[in-house]
Amino acid sequence: MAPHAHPTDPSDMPLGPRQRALLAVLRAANAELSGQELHERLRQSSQRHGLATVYRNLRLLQRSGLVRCRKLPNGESVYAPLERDDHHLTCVSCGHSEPLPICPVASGGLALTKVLLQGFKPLFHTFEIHGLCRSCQQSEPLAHG
Amino acid sequence: MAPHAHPTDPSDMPLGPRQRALLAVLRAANAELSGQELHERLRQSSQRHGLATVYRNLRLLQRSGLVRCRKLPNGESVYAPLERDDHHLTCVSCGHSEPLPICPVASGGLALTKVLLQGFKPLFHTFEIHGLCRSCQQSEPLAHG
DNA sequence: CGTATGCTGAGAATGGTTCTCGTTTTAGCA
DNA sequence: TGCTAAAACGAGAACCATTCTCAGCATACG
Ligand SMILES: [Mn+2]
Ligand SMILES: [Mn+2]
Ligand SMILES: [Zn+2]
Ligand SMILES: [Zn+2]
Repeated sequence: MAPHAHPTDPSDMPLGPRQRALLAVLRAANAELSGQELHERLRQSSQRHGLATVYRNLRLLQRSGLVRCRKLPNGESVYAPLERDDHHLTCVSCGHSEPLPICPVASGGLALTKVLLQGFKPLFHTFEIHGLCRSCQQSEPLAHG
Repeated sequence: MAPHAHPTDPSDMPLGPRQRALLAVLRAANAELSGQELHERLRQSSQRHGLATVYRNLRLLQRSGLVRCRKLPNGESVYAPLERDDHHLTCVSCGHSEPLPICPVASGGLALTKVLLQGFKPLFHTFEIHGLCRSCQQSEPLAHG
C-alpha cells in the first residue's frame, strides 16, 4: 500500500497554486461553501481569483477526489473537502438543511432511530455515489456532457 | 396501523386533477422525468399543462410525500414517485448516471462490494434525507426560502 | 529570444426554474 | 340555476448560479 491514502492518488496531478488555495479555504471553513462564497473569501484573503477560475478548479479538485459537492434545493452547489463526512436533513418545504450525525456508508449498521431525526419527518432520501465511470478512468477527458 | 400506508397521509389533501395527471405519468414512466419532460408528455396525452403549473404541482406533490426529486449534475431536477426506490452511480467527469441496485436504508447491511460498482470508481457519496422539518410540520407554509 | 502550451478572468451567454399578474376555473351559497 | 370570492392556471418576463468565450498572460524549453 502506498504511503499516502488519498483517493484517486492526487500525487499524479500536482495541484496548481489556485487549487491549493481553494482547498485551504475549504479545509479552514467549518461548513460547506458555495462557489460564490469561495470567490468572496478569496477576494479578501490571499490573491483574487476570477469566478470562472473558482468554478474551473473546483471541478478539477472534484475530479481529483479532493473535494465533494452537493446541490441545495435552491440550485446552488456547496463544496467541502472529501475527508469531511457530513450529511443533512433537508426540508422540502422551506429548504432548510441541518446536519445529520450519521453516515450509512461508514457505520455498517445504519440506525435511523427516531432520536436522530428529532421530530424531522423524512419523506424521501437521496443516496448517490459520485465518482469516475469506467470510460472516464481510461481516457482523461475534460468534456462535460 | 391505518389501512393505507402512504407517507404524509395523502388523504388529508385530496390532490387536484392536474396533480393526479402528473402522478400518473410519473408512475407510468420507467425512469425519472425532468420537469420539461413531464411538460412535454402532458402536451401529447391528456390535456395541456403550462410549464409553471407542472413545476407548481410537482412541488406540492413533493410536499405531500408522493414524489421525490434529485438534482442532476447539469442542474436539472428529475422526479419519480416516492414508492420507487432507486439510486445511482454518477460520474463527476461526464455526468453520466446509471442505476445502482442497492439502498443503504432498505438493506440493513449495505454491501458496497466491488461487484456492484463494476469498475466505477467512487469518489464520494451523497446521502440526504428530505422531508418536513419540525416547524413546517406545525404550520402549513407555502413560502420557499 | 521564439514559440508552444496551458491558465486566467471580465463579460456575455445559457437554461432550468420561478415569478408576475391578468384570465379562467372552481367552490360556496342563496 | 345565477352570483361572487377564492383558488388554480399559464404565457411570458425575470432570475441567477454556472458555463462559455477569447484575448491576454505565465511558464517551459531549446
Ligand atoms: Mn458519509
Ligand atoms: Mn432507498
Ligand atoms: Zn421546513
Ligand atoms: Zn464518466
